[in-house]
Amino acid sequence: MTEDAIKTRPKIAPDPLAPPSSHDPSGLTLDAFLPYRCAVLAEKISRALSKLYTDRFGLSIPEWRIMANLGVHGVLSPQQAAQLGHMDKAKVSRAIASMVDAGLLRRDPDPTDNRAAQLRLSDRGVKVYRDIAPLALDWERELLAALTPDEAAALHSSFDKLLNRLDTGG
Amino acid sequence: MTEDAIKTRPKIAPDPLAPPSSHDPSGLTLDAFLPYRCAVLAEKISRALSKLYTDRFGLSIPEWRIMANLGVHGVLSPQQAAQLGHMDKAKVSRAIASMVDAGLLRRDPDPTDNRAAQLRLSDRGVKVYRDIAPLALDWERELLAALTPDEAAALHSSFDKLLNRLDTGG
DNA sequence: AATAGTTAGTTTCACTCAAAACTATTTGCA
DNA sequence: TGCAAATAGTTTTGAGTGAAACTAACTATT
Repeated sequence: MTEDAIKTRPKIAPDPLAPPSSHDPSGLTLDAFLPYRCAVLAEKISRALSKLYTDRFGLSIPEWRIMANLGVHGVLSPQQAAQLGHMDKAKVSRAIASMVDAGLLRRDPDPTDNRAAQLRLSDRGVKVYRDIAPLALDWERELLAALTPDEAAALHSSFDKLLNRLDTGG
Repeated sequence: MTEDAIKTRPKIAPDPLAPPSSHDPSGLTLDAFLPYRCAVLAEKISRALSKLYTDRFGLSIPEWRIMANLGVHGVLSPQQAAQLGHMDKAKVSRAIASMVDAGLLRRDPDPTDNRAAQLRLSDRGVKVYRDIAPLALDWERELLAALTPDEAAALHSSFDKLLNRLDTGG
């Protein structure tokens, strides 16, 4: 069972939930608590979307992020892939190894720095990317159909503002 | 180093990033891709907030979720805690065990069902909850200061719509 | 040019996780 | 009543994780 797939709510003995609050002077309610809601939303999105690239193409999330960034940028160092994908270098290192094994990635030496490497998608990797990218965009489009264009724009704008606050020591 | 704490961007040899696209006909850009942005935002929020309860009170995220829900509801079965916290039962089981060990939780038998249990915060658990809850709310308030009240309301509304679409097979 | 310090990337380690297997209990139904 | 199926919760298992240690290569300073 997946983490939050509560397949069917109990049919019998229907959860006598203790009533909210009366104990709790704080006013905290998890349902309205942004960090919690954001985590739940992100996880549900991630889980649903990963069906596209995990089930059908065998890619993990870190692998998909690297592939997507290489699809856009063409060539990247592992470090750049880490920055762009908001992942740490160990995770990137492991994802690269497995993508090279799977023949999706070429890992060439960086002529200007022998510590570094130049990553690019192999022909096969490009093919997979060109299959996945439109599917991912379609999936996003369908999700965003829940919102009006204005709402979607506002959402992105709020994301920017929140991320910015988090980065600047909010 | 934490996952996305890219402490300082490289001072020397400043990342000759391959220019976006020109290869890429798909129009996919991770920076504007909602699933990606949502994952990044959720993780940053989670990481920052967890300082409140991890560093200072030794609680993991699942433990904090259980505590928060018990703070609100008073008594819960493990199953209810799982549903409310969007966690699977194994995760809840482990979190309960460690909270009982830490003396934060009481786990009494459910008189009406010997498989089940009744969870409630111990006195110590209540004390910790009463310490943390206001801190968490303050933290949220400070984060939300990045948004106008209207924007915050719109954000919550959009979250509702997206979650709803995800749940109803969007 | 020697060396101290930094950086890129890999590997190790201890831990967490989700999924599945499992135990104990309860329910549905004959 | 008796027995199959369902449910609550725990444990096991294999994979993945972040942090830290590590190797190799580079840079800056003298």
